[in-house]
Order: sequence, then structure tokens, then C-alpha cells
Amino acid sequence: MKKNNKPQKVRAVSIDKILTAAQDVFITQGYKGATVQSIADNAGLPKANVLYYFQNKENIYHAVLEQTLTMWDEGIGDITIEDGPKLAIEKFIRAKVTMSFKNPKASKIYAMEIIQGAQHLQDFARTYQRQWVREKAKIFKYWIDKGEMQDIDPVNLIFLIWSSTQHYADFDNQVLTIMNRADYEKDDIEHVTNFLTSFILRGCGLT
Amino acid sequence: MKKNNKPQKVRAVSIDKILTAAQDVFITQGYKGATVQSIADNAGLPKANVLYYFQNKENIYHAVLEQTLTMWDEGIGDITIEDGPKLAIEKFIRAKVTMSFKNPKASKIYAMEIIQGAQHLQDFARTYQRQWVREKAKIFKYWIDKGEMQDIDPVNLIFLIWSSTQHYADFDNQVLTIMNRADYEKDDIEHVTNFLTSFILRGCGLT
DNA sequence: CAAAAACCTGACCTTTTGGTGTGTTTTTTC
DNA sequence: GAAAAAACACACCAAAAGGTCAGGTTTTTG
Repeated sequence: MKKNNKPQKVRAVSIDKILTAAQDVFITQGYKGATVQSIADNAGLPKANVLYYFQNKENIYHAVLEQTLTMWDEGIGDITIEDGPKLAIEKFIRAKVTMSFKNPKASKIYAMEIIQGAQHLQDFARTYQRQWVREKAKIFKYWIDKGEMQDIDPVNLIFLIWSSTQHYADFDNQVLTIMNRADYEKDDIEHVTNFLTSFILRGCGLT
Repeated sequence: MKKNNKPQKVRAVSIDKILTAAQDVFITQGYKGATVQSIADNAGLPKANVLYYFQNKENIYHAVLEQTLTMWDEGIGDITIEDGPKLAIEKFIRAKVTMSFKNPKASKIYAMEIIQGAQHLQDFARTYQRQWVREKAKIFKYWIDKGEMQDIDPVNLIFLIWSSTQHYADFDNQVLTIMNRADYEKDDIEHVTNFLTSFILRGCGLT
């Protein structure tokens, strides 16, 4: 009896299984602690089969990392001059909070990579981010010069938004422990978005 | 020729060497990736000697973790009712920023542990934090009820302060890359403190 | 100053693990 | 429907790493 996986899709399905499993294992065990065997087990495949698709562990990790960066990039939303400071910040915060709650794993993988010194991150990824921040900082500067918002350092503002939003993903364990809860619930995402939005807008002098 | 390590202090010195080395290795390599050999090398001791003081790798990690938690606890400053909201927040932010810049490693170890699911953290550590947050939240609530600050959720406020301050430690790599710098400098700590203090005070309606 | 305690270390052993090799089964192509 | 390509999987191996051990040296103690 053959399974009717749409032809040519076996590969895609297997790779997806592996990557999903790998993400979990890399988060909880770290790069070195993640064994190919445990990734295989989690994916429901024999080890040799995993290594058939990815020749070695590093390739698996790179694939996970790449997937993560792509998702991060897509979900990050945008900050455009046309929106004006208030709307732009609102949109940005909402996008980031949503990402954090919906895909905490991506955020964690990324966080661990940075904390450990970004050993596996390509130069272009770093340069890209620098570019991104510079660009957005320029937009904030524009609004500041026009008196549309408080005169604060845009780069640090971006850091603050990043950190405060991602906190709910990276440290979900801690957050949940402190709230004495087992999991996030629907309302949380809205609640946090509202809190951060109003707080940060006030901080920006955009009441 | 005998070294004149103050008697009985050989142990303390060796242990300190090991712990310092271990901290670095655990951060960059993760728990599993940190080999006893590499810790020994970094400490300038033979592997067997490291295992003479700590019977196994897990003990080393636990010791590092404990040291970290202690330091974190001591440096965290306090939030007291007498100070009133403005001074209390100022003090708290300054303490946390200073910690982040002066001891990023402690912050990183802790961050990784939480991200990975706090597998090595004792229950009491978690409970303790919950207590701490509850207690401080109550103080904020008191100020809010007295109309001394904006009506915002204290727990989320604490999260925001935590995350925005620790960001400079945990993600120093990213921050430095974006600022296109090699290291933090003296002024940075003051600059960041000022930024965060005024921003957060404004967010709290404490201009 | 001798006995005891603390400290030090090279050699060794065992388990884990990344990765390979080889052959088999399934799917696709023509 | 047969040949080719893709997918699968068992058995195996070499290297790495955690940890032990037995014997040595130094320091402390009384």
C-alpha cells in the first residue's frame, strides 16, 4: 500500500519534518547537545534518512537558521515615512508581539545564536541588520526634526522595542512562571500589544 | 620554589579559575558543547585537576549558575515604597543597566538557561522570582492607586524594564554590530541609562 | 619532623555520537 | 513495464568526551 504523498513532495515533507523536529531539539539542547539521532526520533525517521537529506548536522542547523531568519524578516513589518510616527510604531509593535507569541521558537533560535556570539551567522546577515536599523533610524530622525515626536535616540528606541516585544517569546518560560500559568492564551497577545503600544507611544511623546 | 598562595587558598583560587573559564565556555559552546577539557585548558589546569574539584561537568555548571544567580540578585537593586515611583524606577534602571554592562556574562548564562527551558534551575529559583515580582508589583499598584503614576500593568512594566536593560548584555554582539563598534565604552552605560530612564519615566507618566 | 590531608596528573576505559557504506525498496520516467 | 532515480535503513566505525584510577607531590597539622 503506497502512501499518496503528492509525487515529488516526499522530499519536501521529510525535510519539513526534520526541520521542525530540529528546531525543537536545537532550542532545548543547543547546537552540540542536539544529536542527529534525537532529531531523527523527533521527526519519526531513522537517523540515516535524516543524513540522506542533510549531509551533516551543521547543514541541518544552517537550514533551521535560514528558515528562522526568513520568517523573522517577513514578520517584522515595516516602518514607513508615510505612516507617521504613531501609526508606524503601533504597526511595528503589533507585528513584533504577534510574531513573538505565534512563533516563539524562531525568536529563541535567533536569540541563542546571538548570545553565543553569532558563530554561525553569515556576515551579510549582520550587515543587513545594520542597514535596516540605520534606515529606520533615519526615518525616526526625520519625524523628530519635524517635531512630530520627542527627541530621543532612534537606535535605542529600536532596541527597546525589539527587546520588550521579544521578551515574551525568548523568556516565555519565565513570563509564564511569574504569571503562574501553563500557556499563553488568546487575550495575552492583545493585552501585551496594548500595554506596550500605549507605554511606548507615551515614551515617544505621542499621546 | 613554592608559590606563596595564602595557605588554604589554593582551593579557592583554583575553583575561581575554573568557574571563570567555565562561564566563558558555557556561554559560547552551550552546556553540552562545553567540554571539560576546554574548560581545563581555559583555566590553565589539567582536566583531571578540574574533576578533582568538581566531580563532574554538571557540578561545574551548577556552580556557575549559582554564582550567576547570586550576582544577579545582589546587583538587582531594590524597589522600596519610601523612594516613591520616580526615584525607585531610576535606581532600578541604573542598577540593571550597570549590571548589564559590567557583567554581561552572568546575564547571558541566565538568559540561555531560561530560553532552553530552565532545565537546570531549581524550583525555588522560579518561585523566588514569582514572589519578587508579585511583591514589587504590589508596590507599583500602591503608587498607582495613590495617583502617583500612570495606571499601567506593573508586571508588564517590570518585564519591559528587565528586557530593555538586559538587552545590552545578552545581545551585546548585535548591539555592537549595529553601532559598528568593537566594544562598549565608558559613556555608553551613562547614555543608555539616561535614555532608558527618561523614556520609561515618561511611559509611566512621571515626567 | 613525621603523619595526615590536600592537591596534582598521566594513563586509561567506556559510552556517545557524527558520519559512512552497502544494499534494499519505492517512485518516477520513458 | 523496465530502467533509472529517489528514498530508505541496517550495520558499522573512528573520534570525541566524560569520567576513573592509581600513584605521585606538596602542604598542613600536631
